[in-house]
Amino acid sequence: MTIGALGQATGVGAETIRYYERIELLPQPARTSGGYRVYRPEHVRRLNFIRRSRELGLSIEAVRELLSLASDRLRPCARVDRLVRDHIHDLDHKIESLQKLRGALQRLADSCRGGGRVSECRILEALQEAEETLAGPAIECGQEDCQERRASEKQPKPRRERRA
Amino acid sequence: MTIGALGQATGVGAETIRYYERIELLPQPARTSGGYRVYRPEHVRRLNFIRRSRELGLSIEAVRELLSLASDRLRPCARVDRLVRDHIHDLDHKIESLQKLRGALQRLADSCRGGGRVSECRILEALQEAEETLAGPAIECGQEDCQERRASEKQPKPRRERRA
DNA sequence: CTAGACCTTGTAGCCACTACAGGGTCAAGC
DNA sequence: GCTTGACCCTGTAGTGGCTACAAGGTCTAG
Ligand SMILES: [Zn+2]
Ligand SMILES: [Zn+2]
Ligand SMILES: [Zn+2]
Ligand SMILES: [Zn+2]
Repeated sequence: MTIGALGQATGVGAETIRYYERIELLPQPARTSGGYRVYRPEHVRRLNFIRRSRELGLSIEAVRELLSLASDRLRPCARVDRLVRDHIHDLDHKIESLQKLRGALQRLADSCRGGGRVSECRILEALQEAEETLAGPAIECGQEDCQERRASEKQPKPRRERRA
Repeated sequence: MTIGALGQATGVGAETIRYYERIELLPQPARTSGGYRVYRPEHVRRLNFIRRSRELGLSIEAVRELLSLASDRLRPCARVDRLVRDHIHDLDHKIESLQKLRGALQRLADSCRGGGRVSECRILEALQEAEETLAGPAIECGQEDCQERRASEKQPKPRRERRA
């Protein structure tokens, strides 16, 4: 099957597939004599796995690790769970901060009815002169390992070469 | 005041300030004979405005438009309100979709207790074999102008030259 | 044998920064 | 005057996860 057919089969665009190959998330397929990529059912399975994981918001690096874990069937699955639960925890942080932003924006929007002139607009006034931070302070997390985890993510990653 | 002092006064890093200048969000300041940027109180005000807007999650383009609107004090402020309300609406979409993801991930995580082997892990099974989309279908919005607004955002923007 | 659908590589763009490298400037202290 | 060292300058490249070309090559149905 060609790259277009693989795209049809998985709902992933051809350019994205080539991108996944470039970052070594998909293995290099065989080629025709003319240079066309030739995919097999195992590629369909792997790419579907990737697509579903990405739809759940997992990062490429998380997907990479899941794929690597999945290949060793005897390993305990604790790390798999950890990846998923960490991602849920990240989502909780993100949702909470978006809700805080939403609250701040709603208060701002409610302060103006939109009927006046710019010179009387309370939204602009607040943006120009607010003393306190409009969006509130950063949220701190009670969860034990949240800080260390987020810190370890900040570590400089070893860069992979572009095309070996 | 130098760029470092402006950064101190506003809580914005020097590199970000130079970036804002490059994209013409901050006007070019005067320079010393040696080439150092020299800022004035109006720069502090403008940069604080930008920082507060960005903390609320407004895009650079939205901030640019707010700044331009704010400069014309007699104009009606309806457009200001519109920008803020549109942003709230975008946040609602984003929050809703993150909550859907969270639900899907939680169901996934609950299906595995983390004690078994990879070969029995229901998380990996689901990612490998799910028929239905794990994250559910895209949300459609009841709001009247949501589609057109999102469509008009997709329009190709006229690109600004790099350094006039 | 030709049309045209598909494929190839490579590069650049998106957002909003952030992180250098390699140099220049400025103020204080001696 | 000279040195030190904190600050500043420009320019480029990287982040994530694609997406959109351009310029050309390949494959297949008619
Ligand atoms: Zn208003
Ligand atoms: Zn946390
Ligand atoms: Zn498991
Ligand atoms: Zn909507």
